[in-house]
Amino acid sequence: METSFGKYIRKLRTENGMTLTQLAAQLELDSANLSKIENGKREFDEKRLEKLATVFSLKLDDIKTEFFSDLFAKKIYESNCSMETLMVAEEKVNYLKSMNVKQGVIKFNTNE
Amino acid sequence: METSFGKYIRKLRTENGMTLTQLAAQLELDSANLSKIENGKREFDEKRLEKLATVFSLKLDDIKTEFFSDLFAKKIYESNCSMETLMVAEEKVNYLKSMNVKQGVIKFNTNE
DNA sequence: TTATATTTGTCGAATATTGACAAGTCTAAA
DNA sequence: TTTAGACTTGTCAATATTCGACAAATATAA
Repeated sequence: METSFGKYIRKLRTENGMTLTQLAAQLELDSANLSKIENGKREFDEKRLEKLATVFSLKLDDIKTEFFSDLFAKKIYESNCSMETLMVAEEKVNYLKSMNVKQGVIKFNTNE
Repeated sequence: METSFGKYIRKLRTENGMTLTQLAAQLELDSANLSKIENGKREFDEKRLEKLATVFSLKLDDIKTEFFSDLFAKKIYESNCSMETLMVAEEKVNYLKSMNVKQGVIKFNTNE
């Protein structure tokens, strides 16, 4: 586990012997900004997750896990949330998923 | 568990026999916007969590749990994240907390 | 030194969020 | 059915935030 998404990218980049400029080009961003991202001074843009996966031949799901877990962890840490928050979030996701299924059925049975 | 933060607020409000206008005034926002919040068409602003806790005499921690779990659940659901994300987030929070302790000790031992 | 890599600061443009207001619907009491 | 109050919806400008870009500085290694 990497301690931040920036460090995760940096690790990937250096392990593959790439410079900031090289990776930045593939991700279509400025090397100066990529530097900031790696050093935690900017956020990595969610819309580039796919490109990142492609460049390093990784599963998009794994990258997303890394990305969003980082996001959540920082939020919880900054705002001093209780750890219970994560448990409740899990319940809510399950609820949302079950709702979607139900809605899907309803939609299927109605003509809209 | 409420299914969304908007519904959570609406429940609190109606259980306490308040109108949108009354609650909106206490939260210092427009009743039209509070309506949108309750109906999931706008986000509740994090900076009003304290006011919300005060109005309904609730523990800020509980409100935060409700608020952030909702945020996370929606993100996970929308972006089709794996549930593992929450587990990893938990690890990362623990890591961040342990880092803070270590840094605190270092700071204490140096004179800065 | 010189070239390359990285970092940092700053800017305006693009985007997103928010507050505010107007106008609409809905419901219940008169 | 009219009226009043509660709620909803649409819109817009102000504000805040994010992002891309560039310049300049520092760091590193040949």
